[in-house]
Amino acid sequence: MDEKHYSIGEFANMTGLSTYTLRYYEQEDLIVPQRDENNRRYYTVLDLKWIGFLLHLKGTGMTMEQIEDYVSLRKQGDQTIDERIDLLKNVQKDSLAKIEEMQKNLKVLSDKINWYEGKKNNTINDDFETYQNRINQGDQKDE
Amino acid sequence: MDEKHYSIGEFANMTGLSTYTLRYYEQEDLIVPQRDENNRRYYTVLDLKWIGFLLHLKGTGMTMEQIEDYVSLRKQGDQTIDERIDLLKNVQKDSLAKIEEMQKNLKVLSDKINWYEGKKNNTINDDFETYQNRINQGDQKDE
DNA sequence: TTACAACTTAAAGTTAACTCTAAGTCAATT
DNA sequence: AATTGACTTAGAGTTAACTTTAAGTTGTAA
Repeated sequence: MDEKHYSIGEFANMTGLSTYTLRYYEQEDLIVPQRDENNRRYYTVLDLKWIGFLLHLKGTGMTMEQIEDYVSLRKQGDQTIDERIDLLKNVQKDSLAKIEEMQKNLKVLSDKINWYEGKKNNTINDDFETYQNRINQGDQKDE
Repeated sequence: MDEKHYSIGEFANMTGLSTYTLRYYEQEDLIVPQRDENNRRYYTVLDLKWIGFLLHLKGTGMTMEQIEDYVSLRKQGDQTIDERIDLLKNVQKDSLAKIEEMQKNLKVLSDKINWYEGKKNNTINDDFETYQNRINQGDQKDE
């Protein structure tokens, strides 16, 4: 099983990454495809899952460097599991904070849109600041 | 009122931006401070609110270019309100999509952490893929 | 046999959004 | 008198994460 082989070109199409990027990731030790009898790279469905996971990590805001650290820990075996957990928990925390921050920013944006709409149809006369204060009565504001 | 004046250095401290950045934003027409009798920039509390709003826009993922477009529309007066609403709604849509994407990525990350913890204390024997499938039974997966 | 896809190394280019330097001026403060 | 902070223009440097080019090699396919 798992015997299907994909060339770098095919794999690029499957993952949405360019062949350049795939080679670049390999240079950074993030993926290590196997080689055929002509020294050509080939990727398998396992590589596909792995890349999928990497892209999820990237998508949380993890930098290449952090991902490289994580991959390096993985290579060192099970005794690094606690370190990996620590690393991922840190990323989790940062990612959560980032999402919350974005939600705050989005809230201001949405308020602004509503304010514009209200201005247009004359249901709002306040200036934006006043409108915000009125509409967000009782909300906690930290920062 | 609103008579307090802040030098660029003070204003940099208040906003967390550098004086370089402030001058750069000015170059890009994002803020236009006033000048005193010696041609020195000064900023007011209105500028502070404005920068605050800009930073919220930035925080939604809006690029400088989009912000510059928005500011340019503002300068053209009330007849551009519809365009501004369109622009902001687009940003809102993108920002929301981005947040949702990040939440998906964070979910995978959290699953991974839980999987590691479960592996550590022997409450999980599945490999990660199997664990994910088991734990996320009945979830929609689009993409 | 011509084209195509992959292979290599090394290095340069790209993008956004700053960030900093140079080099000289000016006004206020110590 | 010296320091400090701000002013100017123009241009160079920074960072991350690719992206592309060069320049030559090799194997498979039409």
